Amino acid sequence: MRISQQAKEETRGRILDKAAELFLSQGFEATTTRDIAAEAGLAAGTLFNYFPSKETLAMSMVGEALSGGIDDYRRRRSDDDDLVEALFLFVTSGLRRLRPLRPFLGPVLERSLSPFPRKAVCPEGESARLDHLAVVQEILSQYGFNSAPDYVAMTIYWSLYLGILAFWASDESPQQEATWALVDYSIQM
Amino acid sequence: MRISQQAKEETRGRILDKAAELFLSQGFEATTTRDIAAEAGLAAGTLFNYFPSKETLAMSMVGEALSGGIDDYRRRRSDDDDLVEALFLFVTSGLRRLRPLRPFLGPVLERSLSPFPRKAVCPEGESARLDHLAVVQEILSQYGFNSAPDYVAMTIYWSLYLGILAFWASDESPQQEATWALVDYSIQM
DNA sequence: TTATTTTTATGAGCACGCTCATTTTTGTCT
DNA sequence: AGACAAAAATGAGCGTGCTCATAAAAATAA
Repeated sequence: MRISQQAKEETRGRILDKAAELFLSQGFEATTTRDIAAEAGLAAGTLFNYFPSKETLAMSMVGEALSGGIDDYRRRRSDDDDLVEALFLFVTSGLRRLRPLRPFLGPVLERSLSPFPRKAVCPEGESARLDHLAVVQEILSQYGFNSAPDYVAMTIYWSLYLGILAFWASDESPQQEATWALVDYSIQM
Repeated sequence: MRISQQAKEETRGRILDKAAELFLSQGFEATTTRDIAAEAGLAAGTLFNYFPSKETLAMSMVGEALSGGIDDYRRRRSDDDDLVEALFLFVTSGLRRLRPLRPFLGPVLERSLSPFPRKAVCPEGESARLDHLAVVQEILSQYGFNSAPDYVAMTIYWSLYLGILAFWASDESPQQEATWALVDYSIQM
């Protein structure tokens, strides 16, 4: 039982590793689930015992990265940051962790984090979004914005955040500073 | 030659009509291109002589709606609107035209208007975005913001606009007023 | 060990969007 | 009219992501 669980973890990790390799070398769409399975030494169908869909598989990487970003933020934040600095640190912490995945983030995030309502939601994406928004709410309340979570405001914030991700995924120029200011301003409602 | 072109237009229209019907009654994803072709009295492959992809087919409807929205805006705008009112009118004009498509807008817009960089862009979505942004630029310049088109600002605006579309596609409560104010404010940078 | 149950792996097969060689239709000449 | 060319329609077939009955393997019981 113990050995088995450990072995499963190992296989899961191998799938994620090989998938990341392939996504990086040939892109997300061009990589087939059969490719990934073969590379991980599994039959085609076995992969779906570990991840219910290709999208979930990819979002698992993203989710781990973003969750690592949250940890980094908590570790690095300081009490004499102001609101803008805190949000800036939070967002950049996430981006730093996403960095290695950047080349194939586009199609993945587009599908999984989109603000549009979906029939079959990818749970990894959903929880990544909720975790992110919870931290934002936490930051806001630390700086005196104690209002109850506002659905509209959160939707707007999330759209801006996606815009940042999109911008960042396609371009790495220093311009991004301008973006932050806007975001931080808007979030104060 | 003339007759043939007319017949082609007719078929194209029939495809769009039947597709809209099916998308509305059973959703975008659940409707297969084979369904649409059969409903329009065509073989499966023939549909792709009219539209290169299912996505393009759907975006043609959206594109026509948004382009109609631009016309409506031009027709209804008044010179004593202020900037906020003008933008409000512009956006609502688009939404009014999109109204009949609302139930299946989610998956379509998510794929086609996303700010994320894509390998194979849907040209219908691309031009809808550019047309929209051009009008925004035009409105801005009418109100004294003569700055050259700013890529960052436009990306941010587009993200907000997508957020509005997403919010609107999933919810129809009167809250949306709050959304507009935010958008209009942000756009002034 | 052997028998039994539970878990994991397998790959044939499905439905989808889409392609393309072929056939059919349409339009243009004499 | 008939011969020819151009355009459009066709449907078999491909490569996806994913499913599911079955087989293999591992854990538990005797």
